[in-house]
Amino acid sequence: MRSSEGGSSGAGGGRTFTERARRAQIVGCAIELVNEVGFGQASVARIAQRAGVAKSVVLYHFANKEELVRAIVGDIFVTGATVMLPAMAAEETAAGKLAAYIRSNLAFINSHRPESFAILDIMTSFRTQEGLRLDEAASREARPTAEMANLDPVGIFELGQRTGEFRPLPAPMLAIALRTAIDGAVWQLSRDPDFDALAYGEELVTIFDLASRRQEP
Amino acid sequence: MRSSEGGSSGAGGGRTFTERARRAQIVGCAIELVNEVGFGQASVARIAQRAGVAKSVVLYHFANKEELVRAIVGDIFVTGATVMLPAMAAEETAAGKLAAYIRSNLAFINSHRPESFAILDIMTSFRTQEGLRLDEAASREARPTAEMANLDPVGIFELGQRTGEFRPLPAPMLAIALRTAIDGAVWQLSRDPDFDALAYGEELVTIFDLASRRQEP
DNA sequence: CGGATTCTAGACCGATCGGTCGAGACGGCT
DNA sequence: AGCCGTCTCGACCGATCGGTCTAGAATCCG
Repeated sequence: MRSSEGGSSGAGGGRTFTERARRAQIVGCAIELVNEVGFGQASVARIAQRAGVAKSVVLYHFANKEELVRAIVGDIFVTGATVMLPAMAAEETAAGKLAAYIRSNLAFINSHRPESFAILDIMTSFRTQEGLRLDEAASREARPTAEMANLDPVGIFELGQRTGEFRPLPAPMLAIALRTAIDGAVWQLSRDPDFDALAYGEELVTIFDLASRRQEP
Repeated sequence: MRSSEGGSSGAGGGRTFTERARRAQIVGCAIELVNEVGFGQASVARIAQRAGVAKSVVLYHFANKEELVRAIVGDIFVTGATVMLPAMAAEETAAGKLAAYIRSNLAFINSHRPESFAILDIMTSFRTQEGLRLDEAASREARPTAEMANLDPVGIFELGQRTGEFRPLPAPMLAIALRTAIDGAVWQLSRDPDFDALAYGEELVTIFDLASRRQEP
């Protein structure tokens, strides 16, 4: 049985030092491997092989592959939120937050390509035991993950509505269009590594500024 | 060996009557099955079972699973192009073609959900023998498929540039943003069947009109 | 030091996958 | 009738998957 607190270092989510180190190592190796050979080829055996441990070690630290996948996704989301949330908080206006959201997200994608490709591959390839994609499963779970809710741009559009900065618009639909347009950068990068993601981000800033700002009379 | 021309009915792509009927039946069953249980569960065996034939029959008419998948995708794309291309051709202006492109695509998605979900599932789950998604593989093939090129919205933005209807803009990036934003409707529908895809289409028309039209001075 | 716990290795399991093969049913043609 | 190409069936193959189990090494802690 895994105890709720090891002994070596106190803080750290109720896990042994070895446990945390191994989990981080395995998650890191899994991200690299998914990025290199695709999720479909990233079996538990190969992940273990890359980490230099036996397959059973992976399944000792993660109950099953789904838990490992969720750990990978959570890890990357937290990293992204660490960059994006402060950038948004530094802006006062809704338009400013919107631009910061887009720019910081594209900057993260551009500078964290292995993680971005891994997320894309997992979101596309992985299915839960019920046969759902992770985004489908998340939308069916009662309590949405904190970082996912914080990274939903719908709040920005609602804010712009309340302040009168933006034209009357259906915030949820704008949020979907923006989210998928940003994700499109990852798709495009996977097809063309020379794609200029930052320039694309600037163009998205222009597009959604023009599309949301209240017209000057 | 499959002869290059059967004997029964002349026209029809150099295939026997039985051959064409079986292929159409198998493709249809595969679309239904992928829509219902996901591509990951749609093995050749289950596709054959649904069609009421032996697995080897499927692999007799299609060299391997990849060829079957390409037949499915091609079939759906042709159906979509049949709706969208005339709608676009009926418009004179670039703005008109852009709106027609968006509306006809969303209308197709809304009225052909099994096909849309099947495409989404295949684009996300399927990998070629080289480990590439179909869109990656297509972007690496020298000669792009005819229907895919015709359905690329980049030409619309280039047209609007030439006629001066649109502001100066990077057409390829607008095309990526539009394409992924439209595809976002399928993702959203897979999460929420009650999502109003047609209203989303109208909002996309507004967004991309505002984002592309030259400002009146 | 010594017992309990945590961690790891490697063999093993049943299931399923895409794909092959040989035998035979079917149907048009002469 | 009898031939021959088209088509179908079901058994079979090797590989790989996620996951389990047992036995032993490493580590912690009193």
